[in-house]
Parts: sequence; structure tokens; C-alpha cells
Amino acid sequence: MKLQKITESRQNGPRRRYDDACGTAHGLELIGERWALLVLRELMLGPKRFGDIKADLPGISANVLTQRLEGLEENGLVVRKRLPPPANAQVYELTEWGYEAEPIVQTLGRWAARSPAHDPTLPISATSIMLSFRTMYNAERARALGAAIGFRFGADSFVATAEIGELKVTRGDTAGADATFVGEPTALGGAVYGKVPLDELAAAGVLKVEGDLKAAERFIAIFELPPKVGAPA
Amino acid sequence: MKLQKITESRQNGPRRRYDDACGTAHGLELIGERWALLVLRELMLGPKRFGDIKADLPGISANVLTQRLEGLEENGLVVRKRLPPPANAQVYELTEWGYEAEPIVQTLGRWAARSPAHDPTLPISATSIMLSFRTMYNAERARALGAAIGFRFGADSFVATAEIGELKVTRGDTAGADATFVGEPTALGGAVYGKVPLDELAAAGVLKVEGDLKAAERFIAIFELPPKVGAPA
DNA sequence: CGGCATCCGGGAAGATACTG
DNA sequence: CAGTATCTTCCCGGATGCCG
Repeated sequence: MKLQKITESRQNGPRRRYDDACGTAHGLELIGERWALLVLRELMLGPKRFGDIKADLPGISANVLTQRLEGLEENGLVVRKRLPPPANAQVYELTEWGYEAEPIVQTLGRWAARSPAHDPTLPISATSIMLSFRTMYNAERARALGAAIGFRFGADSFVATAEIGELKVTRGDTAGADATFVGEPTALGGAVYGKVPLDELAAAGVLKVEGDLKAAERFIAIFELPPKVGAPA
Repeated sequence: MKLQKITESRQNGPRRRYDDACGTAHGLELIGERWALLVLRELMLGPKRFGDIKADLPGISANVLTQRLEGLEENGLVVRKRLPPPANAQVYELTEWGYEAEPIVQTLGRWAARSPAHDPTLPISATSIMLSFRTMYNAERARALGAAIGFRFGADSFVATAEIGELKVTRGDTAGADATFVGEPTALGGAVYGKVPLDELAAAGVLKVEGDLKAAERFIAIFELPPKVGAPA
């Protein structure tokens, strides 16, 4: 019984190969399975627990998530770690090579943002929206920022600071931030990408700003989505 | 009967959604199905016929290719065209937005090239190897080139010229090229990425060079693969 | 032959229930 | 909370055959 299971997991990984020397084909064998890239995305800003990944990927089932994490671990993209007491919880963390997959997530996301079928009203996870800021960051327009912006989504909090070539995003305390957004990731997406007025969102009770309101508005102004396909440039 | 079919095809596309506003998730709905990105890749250097796509994707079955092309067409990435007589053949061509997906193919390929599990001895298609040159092109090292390099793989031929920021690859006649590689794509891959000596490949009868041998060697010297994961930098 | 529909077997994905 | 077990559904892959 036990032996049977070991034998099975031994030959894990995609049974269906592409038989193609092209790097792209090999990449698809590594992270081309359903949900795999989204699991990677959820770990992109730091280690997470099984349940938190599951909660942030609406629709994934526990067994599929287990399979993906196993596969990503075998392929050298993810490692399992046990947090020291008193936390004493198991988390999944990307390897260095796993973190290097961020450009894949970004390139795909930036391209897909032009899709006419894209529906930005769907729910979005905290990690997703923070990553999207890194993706859509425009260094030219960000010159004027020069501030640290905080984000609090429930228990999760992040700080973003504009660096020379990129937007730096770290998980952690928002205490030192000039302005902090507090609320739901989806509402923040509406403010940044849908240009929904902040006071409207505050009135709806889904997003508020603490601290320097002007800094928060300057942050929002940095971002713009690429024009939809078929729309006038 | 007919109505039934129309109703089915009407709601084509991925029945399994991700329900996620993230652009990456939407991108996976558009081109995340098995084989989809490789079909895109095969069309990246120009229109192709059904049979040629199938021949260059070893292992894909006709019905799956049909499904992928239908899906890509519905999503606005591919259009079907009929060539004028005397060719009079149907071809599949990328839309402008479809061509814009090239960075996705490149980013994924560049990342996966670092994989310890990557096997570069597998067969590779003509389109794949030409695209890989664009992907791995290093503008700094290419400064010294200043030549047009031709490629003939059976009936397919290409010309590559080094431009300021990128390597330009076009399908077409190799008549004006300074040097032309003639043979099999896989052998060319060995020469460029495996640094297999050209005379060895010529002796094996899989690849030869016409024209300026020095220019061909300079072309090969442009490219290098990124270091494998875990290997010394 | 190119393009596509159909049928079938196997396997992956999805939903639910269950265990430590 | 972190998975495992089980069952169903559906997609993938292969074969065959139809039609222009």
C-alpha cells in the first residue's frame, strides 16, 4: 500500500510531454498545467500557508492544489518549510528560480489586459493587485511620487515604494507609510484601474485612505491600462 | 440537429473559468490550454497551413489542433484566410494582437532555458529555432555582426539581420544573405547553443554553410544560454 | 490531402466528504 | 488547518471516416 503510493509519486510530473527542444515547450511542461502559474503568483510576494493559497484562488480544490504544489516542488520551484514555534505552521515558499518566474506572470498579464473580454470587476486577491502594480508600473510617470504607500487587506499588509526602475513591494507593517489604503483589493483595483473616485469607495465602505490623501492620489495616477484591442490608441 | 450544434459552438471557449480579475488569470483563459501557446508560436513568423502546423508540433492530434485554432480564432488571436489562386489554400494567421504575444513565448522560453531538466537534444521546428534567436539575441554582443544570415530548412527559408535593439527574422529568400545555413533545425541548435563545431555537423551531413563561413561563425558567437539553476554563475 | 466530425479509453480536474 | 479519499465530469489523445 505504502509502496504503491511511493511508486506513483516517484514518476510524478507531466506524463504528457511535448517532445520539443524549444524552451517555451519545456516551460509549459514545468508550469503549464492548469492553476500552476496562479499558484506561483500567489507565492510571489512571500511564503504562504496551504489554506491561504486556497482562499486566494477561488475555485481551486484542495486535491488539485496539493498536486500542483507537489509538482512545483519536484520541479524545483517551491520548497516546503516549517515555521518555528510558536507559529509552527507549514508554509510554501518559492525558490530563487521560482521568483525569477515573475516576468512570465507580468508579461502574460500585461498582454491579457488588452483583451476585450477582460472583466476587471471579478474578485482579485491581495497578492494579485500588488503584483499588478509592479507589472503596470511606469517609471516615467512615477518620478513625482517619492513616497511609501501602505496597504492593509484584512490581516495582510504591504508597503510599496517607487525605486529607479521598478516598484518595490514588500509584505510588512504599514507604520512608516505616507499614506495607507485600507479595505478590499477589488475596490482598490477599481480606484486604480477603473479611476473610481476615492470618496465614492469610502462612502461604500470598501476602501479608505489613512494619512496623506494627496500621496495616495498621486500613487493612483501612476497607473494606466494599455488600450483594449480594437479601441482607438 | 443543426440548431444543437450552433448552440454548442456558441458557448465555446473555456468552460472552466478562473473567476479572477487578475490579467494573468485572464491570459490563461485565453492561451492557457494545452498546446495553445505552441500553436501561437508556430504562427509567430507568418501564416501557416493546418498540415504544416501539425507537422511542426510532434504529438498534437488533428482534433485538438482544430479545437485550439477555433478557440484562438474566437478569442481574436487568429484569423483564417484563403490564399488566392493558384495556391488556393487555407492558412491561419495571427492578428496584430496575436503577434503581440511573442514576449510571452520569449519570457517563458528564456526562463525555462535555465531548467536543469531541459533537454536540448529533442527535435525542434524551424519556427522554434528562429524564434529562439530573437529571444536569446544579445544586442551588445551582436554589434560586430552587420551581416544578413540565411537559413534553409527543406522548403522553409528565413533571413535574419541584426537591428539596433532586436534581431529581425523574416520568412523568405536567402539569395541576398552573406552566409546561409542549410540543413536541419535541430543540428543548427546544436551548433548555436551546444557549440558543436560546424565541420563536425557538415561531416554528419546535417548542416552546412554556404557563403561567408566567418560571418556564420560570428552569428553563432552571438548567442549564449543562461546558466542552469544550481550551476556556478 | 486538408479540414473536420465522431467515437472511445484514459487521465486530469472538480466537488464533496472525511481524517489526523 | 492541512490535506486525503472517492466519485463524477470533462478534456486530451488516438483512430476512423466523411467530404471537398
